[in-house]
Amino acid sequence: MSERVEFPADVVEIARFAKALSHPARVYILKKLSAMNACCYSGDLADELPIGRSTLSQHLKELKYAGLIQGEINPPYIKYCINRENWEKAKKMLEEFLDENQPITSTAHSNNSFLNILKF
Amino acid sequence: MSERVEFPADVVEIARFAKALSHPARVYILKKLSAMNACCYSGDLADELPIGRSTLSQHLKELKYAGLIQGEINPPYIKYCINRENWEKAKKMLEEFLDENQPITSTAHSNNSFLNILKF
DNA sequence: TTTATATTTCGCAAAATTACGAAATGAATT
DNA sequence: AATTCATTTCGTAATTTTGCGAAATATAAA
Repeated sequence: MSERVEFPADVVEIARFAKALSHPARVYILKKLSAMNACCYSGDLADELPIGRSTLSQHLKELKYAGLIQGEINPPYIKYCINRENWEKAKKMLEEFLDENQPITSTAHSNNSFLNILKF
Repeated sequence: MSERVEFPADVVEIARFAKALSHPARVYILKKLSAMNACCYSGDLADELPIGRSTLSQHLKELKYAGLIQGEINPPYIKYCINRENWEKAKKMLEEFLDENQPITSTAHSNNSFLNILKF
């Protein structure tokens, strides 16, 4: 409750990407599309997921809005693929966030102090 | 809507960790605690964040529930620190998820095919 | 033109999240 | 015993998320 009225921009963006990953359906979709570098149809996903088609459609819309996937219309199908550019950006931001720490083994403060030097 | 009634366990867990990171206040807190490997008090955070103390307390509670931080009582203060073990786990799961893909440059399918071999 | 198919949007309800101020807690100080 | 202090919990309200089925859309096939 200081003079700051906003969260830092990078923090907000990390939270935004994390939010896109905060539901199992969306993780599943991204996993499928990114991990196997495949594209697929809404119906393919509907057959594998324990949610209705309209609900799935909403999750796809959210991922599209977050910029993480894109739909290529191929009537009457819509082929969904990863949006590589934004996915790489999300990956970079999240990994940077996750990695910016100094793991110190609780048992020993062995000679890994060079790690700290490297990090700072 | 198939015979599957649940999402895969790893997918659920990734979503759960991502959810813990889905609010700027929580990202800020984790950033502070993990990045600089510091512990701090609720009051310290309250002074830097644009939210009330009771709201902050709720976010701390959530992070504690997610297992990502732990509070060490030191009356009348409570010193919050990263829960290293679970933080490393979250990190591992999220990074594994983020990395399990095959980035293929759109311009050229250059001789990075060895990457695919390494990945699969 | 009618029918079938894949998908989305609409309308709605239930549940979860976010937020705040007031009150409670629990230990230290007076 | 009363006061102070950092923090949390409670009560409550506003907003967002998640979910579904029905209806709409848009194309292909009959």
